[in-house]
This record gives sequence, structure tokens and C-alpha cells, in this order.
Amino acid sequence: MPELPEVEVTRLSFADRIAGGQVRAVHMGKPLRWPLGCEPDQLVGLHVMRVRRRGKYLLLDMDGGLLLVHLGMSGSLAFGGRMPPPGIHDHFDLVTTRGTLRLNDPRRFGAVVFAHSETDAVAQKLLGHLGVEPLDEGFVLADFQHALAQRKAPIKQVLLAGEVVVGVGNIYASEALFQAGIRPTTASHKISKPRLAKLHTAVRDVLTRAVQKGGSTLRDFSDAKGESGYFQLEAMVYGREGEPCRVCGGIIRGIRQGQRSTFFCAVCQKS
DNA sequence: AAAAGCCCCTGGATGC
DNA sequence: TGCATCCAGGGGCTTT
Repeated sequence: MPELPEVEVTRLSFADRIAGGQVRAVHMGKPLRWPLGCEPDQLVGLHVMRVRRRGKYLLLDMDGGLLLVHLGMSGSLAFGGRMPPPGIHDHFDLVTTRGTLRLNDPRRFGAVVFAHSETDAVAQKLLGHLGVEPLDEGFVLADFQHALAQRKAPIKQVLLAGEVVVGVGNIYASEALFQAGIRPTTASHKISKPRLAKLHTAVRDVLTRAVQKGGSTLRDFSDAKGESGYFQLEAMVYGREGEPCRVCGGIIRGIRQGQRSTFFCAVCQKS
């Protein structure tokens, strides 16, 4: 469900409130994508120092390890002092002295994984291959151009893979490519440097605007305060197959790339 | 090494 | 109303 903006908005909605809290109990529902990796009780007594984000993972730094939380396709977090009893889709509760962090995830593609440190094998398996953070200083144009020149796969799929740049999911990949005027099917290494410069800007721009809007284009996104960003950001192409392009009036096309839907305007994105 | 497919799972929308 | 089919925001793993 969530792409970088939604994960970041979620992080901001509870990071300050949970910081300093000591774990009192852990409750688990049905299995998520991966096992927790330790006995739930092993977390009791640890303190949550802070909450960071890496790509679409949330990292809860604790004194004695860290929890990697991924929302998958359908996950969302809630944080509060008094929580109702867990529902059928509530699969992880971290009860702390500051409040309870609860993961609700109907499809259970999400995960909560304990690692002793960010550099240990468990964490590295999930984080080690991740590309640069698009909203950080490290997202440098020259590096971006160089990395894409090495790839022959369609640009949409390279963006989605997260090995060059993280956080760009299925919606924002289509949106960023539209903004840059690049056809999603174009082989990455065939795109000129000036056009990659436009894409570099577009990726940052689209994600930044989505974070500012409170996490957005998603149908049912809500952050850990329960506030939704319901359609605050209007999609230019995503989900608009057959509808007129908002720029040129041409008909938006929908195709499939690697089992995922892609949308583009054949007029505005000629190649 | 990189690229392409394959799954994991549930629920909502659509169509007959 | 009931049932079958298709589709969905991700991403690690296996196979080419």
C-alpha cells in the first residue's frame, strides 16, 4: 500500500510520541511475511529510542536491537494510549509506556523483524541492496545518470526495483515518469542525460509534494494518528486509463510491466 | 550480473 | 442474491 511518502508520513505521526517508551508487552496475531526473529518477550523492557525510515522500511531503534517494520501492500500503523482489543487484521502490538503501536495488515505482506543491529545479517538481507534515499543530499544527479546508464531494463521497472533509488512505488513511478515526459517502457540506458535530469527532479518533486500533502493518492491510507490523506494529491496518470490527459487531452493508456500496472500519456511521453 | 517471473494473502469491485 | 474472476500500494526468491 504505502510508498515512501505514506511511510514517512506514518513515521512522523508517531515517532516523537513513542520515543523513550519502554516495551511492556508484545502481542502477535497471524503470521506476517517473515517471523519476528526472536521471542516476543525478548523485547519487553527495551526502550524505543527513535524511529527512522529506510526506503519503505521503518526502523525502530531500541537499546538492544532494532525492529524493522514494513507495511507491505495493505499495512497501516496506529499509535495510541488506549487501544481497542485487536481485530482480525491486527497482527502486531508493541505495548509501550508511551502507548501502543499496532500494525493492521489484511493481506499480511507486511513484516516486523527484530535485528540485533543494522549491520547484522538479518537487517542486511532486507536493507543491504537498497538504493539511495531520494529526499536526501545523497541523491546526486551524476550518480543517478551513471547508475541508469548501466541498466537495460525498462525505466519504470528500474525505479520500482529500488536498487538505484528507494521509495518510488507503483503510483509514484508512473507519476514521476509522466512529469519527466519519459515513456515507462524505455530502456534505462537509452535515456539521455538531460532527460534523466528531468526525471531526477521529478522523483524528488513528486515524493516531496506527496509527503507535504500528508501521503495522498492512496485510496485508504491513514497515518498512525488515524488521519487520512484521502486523494489530496491528484494523480496525473495513475489509475486514469481511458481518461483524458490533464495536460494535452490525449487518452491515458494502461499497460502491464512485470505484473504491475503502468499508466502514461503517449503524447506527453513519446519516448 | 542483470532481467523476468513467481509467489505470498485478503478483500473489494465487477460481471454473469 | 450468489458465485467466479480479476485486481490491488511490495519485494524477496528462483529461474533464465
